[in-house]
Amino acid sequence: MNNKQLKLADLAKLAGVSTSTVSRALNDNPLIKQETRDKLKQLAKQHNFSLNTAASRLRSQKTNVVAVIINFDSGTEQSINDPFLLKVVGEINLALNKQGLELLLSNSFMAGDDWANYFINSRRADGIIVVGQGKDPTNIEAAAAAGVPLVVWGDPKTPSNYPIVGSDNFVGGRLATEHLLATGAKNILFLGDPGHAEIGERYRGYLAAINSAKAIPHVVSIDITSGAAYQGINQLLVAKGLCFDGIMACSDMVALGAMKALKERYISIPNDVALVGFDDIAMADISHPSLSSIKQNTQQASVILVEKLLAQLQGHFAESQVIEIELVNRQSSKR
Amino acid sequence: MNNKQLKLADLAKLAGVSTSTVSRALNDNPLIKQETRDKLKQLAKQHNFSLNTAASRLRSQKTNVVAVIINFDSGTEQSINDPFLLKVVGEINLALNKQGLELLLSNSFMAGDDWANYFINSRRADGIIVVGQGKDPTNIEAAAAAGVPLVVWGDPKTPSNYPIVGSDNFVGGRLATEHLLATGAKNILFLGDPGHAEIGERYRGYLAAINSAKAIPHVVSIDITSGAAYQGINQLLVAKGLCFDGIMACSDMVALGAMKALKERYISIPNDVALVGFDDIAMADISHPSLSSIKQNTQQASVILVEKLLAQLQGHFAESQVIEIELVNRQSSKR
DNA sequence: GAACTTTATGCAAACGTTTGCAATTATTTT
DNA sequence: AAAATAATTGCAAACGTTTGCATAAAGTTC
Repeated sequence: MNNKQLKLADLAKLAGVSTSTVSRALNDNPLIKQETRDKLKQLAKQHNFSLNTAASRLRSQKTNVVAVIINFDSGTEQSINDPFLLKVVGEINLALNKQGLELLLSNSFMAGDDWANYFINSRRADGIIVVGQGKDPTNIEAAAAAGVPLVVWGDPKTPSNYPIVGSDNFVGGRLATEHLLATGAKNILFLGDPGHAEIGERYRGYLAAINSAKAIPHVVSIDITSGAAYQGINQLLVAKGLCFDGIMACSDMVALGAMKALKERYISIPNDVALVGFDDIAMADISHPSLSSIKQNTQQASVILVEKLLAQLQGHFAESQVIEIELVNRQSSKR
Repeated sequence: MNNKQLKLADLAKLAGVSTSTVSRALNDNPLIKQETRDKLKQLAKQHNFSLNTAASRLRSQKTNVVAVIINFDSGTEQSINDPFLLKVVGEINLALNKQGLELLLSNSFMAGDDWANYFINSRRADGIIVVGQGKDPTNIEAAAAAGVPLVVWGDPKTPSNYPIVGSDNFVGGRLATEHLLATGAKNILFLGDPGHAEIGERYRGYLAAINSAKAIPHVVSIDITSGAAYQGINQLLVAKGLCFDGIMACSDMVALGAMKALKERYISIPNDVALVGFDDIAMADISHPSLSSIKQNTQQASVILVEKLLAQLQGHFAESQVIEIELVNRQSSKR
């Protein structure tokens, strides 16, 4: 360990210039001669110097930090373990890093209800990315109303005064259902809770497809977990027997839970029941039969989320944006 | 939005006391009379006050932030999408929050090689939690040598001058293998790369069990991904046919990849091949057949990781610690 | 070569907390 | 009742940057 932590003033003394010059040089300020800049940067590297971000943030009123809030509904069992949400967080992390921003990971437990206060007024972060709309938009709306730079991963069609980036859930739901219909399924279950914004859109897409095929809709409303799906399908089978021949699941985890329940009863997938999920997580490809799914382009979405946040940080306005979505056709719906 | 962001001085003026008193009151300093403390806290809440963390950190030389580094090997495809690692991160987040600490999520891309410098000297964080040892401990050792408060999730038996918390991988490997032997398997494959610290221990546990049963070890060394496992097993089957009747996989994702390859060829699990994974991720329970697995108690581990980091922050020494591990017996190895 | 513009650097004042020490007031001891 | 002690609070100096403004040096124009 170094005897003493170097500060800007020390570096300045070493170089025989003022602290202002060093500060500007390290920030690549064009006021400083290129030659001087290079020299000072090299000196900094050589002496293993690193800026005190606390001081820098205090003075410049900027943190270069973005808070990412994983927004669970309190009523649900969907948790920090949800692979899809975590995948999104991972990709947001990458997208932020590429812009030189850092990621403060948070959740409702830590942040409380007043996000503007907790993150922005306290200078913990410059902006917020919310992953998941949840059922209750109160916190998000309050933060947006307080003028916080904010973007949300969710359903972009939800009317809002803040930008929402997300997949075209309606089209996704319709695509999946049309695909199931095309395989010959007549009685297609929607498996998921339409009360949730994104899932609601998927449900409406499902309804649209069902209606135009003059089929009969049927919803099994469950929590967004594989366990709930497993139980839900099991109970349905016990109560009414095999009364369906297709399932449109609101997520892959839910689909996989349903798949397990079916397989345990030796109901063939896709022959007896065709199945389509949503999200296209890694497991969709690895499950057996592999799971057809609506693929969300989370990587592209993450980049756009960060762009829109950046735009707001620079005082511009940003609109919601729909990300293209596509059906990945695998074994679970092939017949 | 408020007209102006309140600061400590404003609050002090409002209350008719000095800033020192307000500062101490909000930090629950016993120097301040309880009555005054309560009054000031209420006033702060009422006015929606929140401390400027930048200023606070600058002055107090403490951030209350912990950097979490997901430590991938550059050579591997194991990614931010790995559900197990993300689960660990999620639980570390919870454990940190319970101690009032925040989580700065990072990766090698952002942090570079000199972690001490990037995180600690720059006052971005007070300490570091590294998730995953990786194959190359250079960065970790350098940081530890620089005196950085640091804990690692990994293989606790690895000799180190920093605390490593993790499961008893040797016992886990042995348990899994003994279990497979007990089901009657004779030719048990180890599926995974023993060059990786934790997996190496699992491999040695496997070897111990194999040797004491006088069976013959056989390793299929692959990258830690389900895709690699799928390909690896496929290739082996093509090249040599079904030359094994048990697989000890180094992770659940790997096991699930192998499972898919087997199922595609109508090789019965567990009858033809018994299978045990490692990690006990959510999918283990949902796959069909459900996957026997060695369960790592990530929640307990996360709490301990945070405790040990806290201890170091308070200047104490912390040792590596082994977390109990247990076999979860499911269908994939039942016969 | 004087007057002006351009380029490069330095001075010093913030940014908003925390904290050692001093000062004041209340309580106890002699 | 004076002296000593304990309980509260305030003063003012940090913490290490960034940045508006002033200044100095160099280059340009007439």
